[in-house]
Amino acid sequence: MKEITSQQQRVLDCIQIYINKTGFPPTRADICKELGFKSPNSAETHLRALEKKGFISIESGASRGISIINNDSNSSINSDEYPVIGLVAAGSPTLAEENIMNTINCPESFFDSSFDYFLKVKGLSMKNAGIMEDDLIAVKKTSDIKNGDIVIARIDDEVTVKFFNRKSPKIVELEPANEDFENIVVNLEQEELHIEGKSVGLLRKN
Amino acid sequence: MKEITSQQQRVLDCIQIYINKTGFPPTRADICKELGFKSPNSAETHLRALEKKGFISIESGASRGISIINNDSNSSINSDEYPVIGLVAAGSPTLAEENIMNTINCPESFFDSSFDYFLKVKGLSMKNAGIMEDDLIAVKKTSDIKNGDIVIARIDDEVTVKFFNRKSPKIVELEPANEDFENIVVNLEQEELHIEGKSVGLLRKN
DNA sequence: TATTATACTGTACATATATTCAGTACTATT
DNA sequence: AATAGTACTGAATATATGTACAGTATAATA
Repeated sequence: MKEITSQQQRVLDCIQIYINKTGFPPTRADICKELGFKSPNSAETHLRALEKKGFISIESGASRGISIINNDSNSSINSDEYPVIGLVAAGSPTLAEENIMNTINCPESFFDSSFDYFLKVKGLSMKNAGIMEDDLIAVKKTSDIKNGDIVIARIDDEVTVKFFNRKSPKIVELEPANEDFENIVVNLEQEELHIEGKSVGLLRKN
Repeated sequence: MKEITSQQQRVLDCIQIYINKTGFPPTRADICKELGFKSPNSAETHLRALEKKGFISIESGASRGISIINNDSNSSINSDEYPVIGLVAAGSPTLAEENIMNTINCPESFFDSSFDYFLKVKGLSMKNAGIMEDDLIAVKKTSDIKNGDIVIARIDDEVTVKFFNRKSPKIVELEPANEDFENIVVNLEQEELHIEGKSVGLLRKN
């Protein structure tokens, strides 16, 4: 990353402040207004310079398509910030950034076991187990599953939360806790069952 | 804040995911593309509903002028030790030292509202509300109770967790969420009803 | 029964916005 | 002396975008 000039720094700061204030990036005209430029091209050229130097990215053609590129090396794993992932019907609950809805600050030893992320529950298939819509399940990524554990399972691209029950070496039943839902019987020879992890706790905000 | 519909929740999630992915909010057309709508007005009406209900704000005339209103109280991440109090059949959930089973370290702004202690639930009288035995209810000591709130109520020395429902100025019904239990009707002229507080969240370790 | 809220499609249009082009001026580098 | 980068003004324009209007349909409510 090349060196930034003082004017470019002012523009970069202006973008960050604008986002903090409004929630969305500024237009060229907004930047001009904030910094006193009289031509949108002043902002444009600074933006292009910042893009070239790697400080921001610009989505071509999109209005307000500026995003600041975070170069915090990897300050990630802030030990206490846990991502919240939405359980979408046809998507896998990976830690891909686009699936992270927000994060929750939480002590590492909050539940009886360590965990990796919160999963936001959709639907009521586990309501008799006290798991309601929009509850946050603390998920530990593990393959150490016992019968009766509440697991986050993926079949093809469908993700569900169910009780785990191995019937035989080749047969696994995923049991809901709701009389309105059917057991899911998985023949491991015919279908691929991926266990994302298991529930080690639950959090509800209301 | 009024209740959100499932479609409105989808739109809200879509906005959050889009922002996480791109760094800036979506246009109406972007939302349509993500959720499969065919008219920008579909997104528009949902956005207006979300704005009306206080989930987002929309900057008039500005492109991508959507920002999600963060209702996570304050971002002050001050941790604190919260006591866990056992709900015993014939005991009052006071903060008296002998009732404190242990404490839990937890950010102050962990739930949507501040709270005072955790109450360990006994019995299954609220199981249809997703409150199971040994769950920990985050209790806020307050007298600001609305119908439908889950309250911690004391009649004489009996303490229970129930839905609060004021039927008339003198009659309060405490409703369980379990068909095996009966409503408790309290005539305030004859019995003394003490509201210890209300539930603002739930924590389960398993 | 009328009204309101939700949940859409489809079209249209004013304007918000990105982006290019034409200049001017200064500075540092080759 | 030529080139490239920075730092601007000013005008022009294609298009990206918000937003209004006209419909249809369903469910809940008064």
